[in-house]
Amino acid sequence: MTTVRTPPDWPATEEQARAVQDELRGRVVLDEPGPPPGAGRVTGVDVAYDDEHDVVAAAAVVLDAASLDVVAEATAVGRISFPYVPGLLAFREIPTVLAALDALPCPPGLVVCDGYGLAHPRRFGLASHLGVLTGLPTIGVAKNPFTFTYDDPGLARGSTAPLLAGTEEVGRALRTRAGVKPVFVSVGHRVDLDNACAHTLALTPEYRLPETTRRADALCRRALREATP
DNA sequence: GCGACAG
DNA sequence: ATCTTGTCGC
Repeated sequence: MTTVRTPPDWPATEEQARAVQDELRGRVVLDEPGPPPGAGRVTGVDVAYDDEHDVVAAAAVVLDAASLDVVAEATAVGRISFPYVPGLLAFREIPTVLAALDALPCPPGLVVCDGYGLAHPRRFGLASHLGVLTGLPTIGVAKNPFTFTYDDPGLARGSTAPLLAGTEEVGRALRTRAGVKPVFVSVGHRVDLDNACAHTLALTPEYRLPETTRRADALCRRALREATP
């Protein structure tokens, strides 16, 4: 486990944070298909908080994309670097997530984030931000539709419906388990939407949420427990 | 102006 | 995100 400090140039206000998003947004790559599902490695990242002690813990868990076996994992702990503000989640999570990714003993391959990428008020959510900062292919898989709208997809696993910001498709509601609430998939960096959905399906053989985020969620909670007095 | 709002 | 017991089901 590694410890992190908030970077000295980290935005201190919401206005500064939005300006950073507006500047970095132009560096997102949307015209690559991304790695094929079921091959290579897939990494889940997630974060847990203890606002009481101002502590944040992040985890990165690398899975073999074919077997979904854990290949490597790393954690990082730090101070909370930004309050939770809808639309600015990345500034709360990224420093610690970057530290966890850096601590991995192997390349992460595709990174699956717990939240959104393109589906964001300024089209630059957590997954997009992490992708631009690392250069890695990233996608976002969220549990809630945020401010977006969608029609319920068919009940069968694999059914999808557009996730809409007005008439613009910013992601997809994807049914990963028959009859269970869908997850909300959006593109981060260097992956297209069809492929992002295909990866999400490959990562959900049994549960609604991807194995990557399930593993990372369990690990960051454990890291937080062990780091908190 | 008011409410809603990824995690 | 987090606060939180038991409970129903495989």
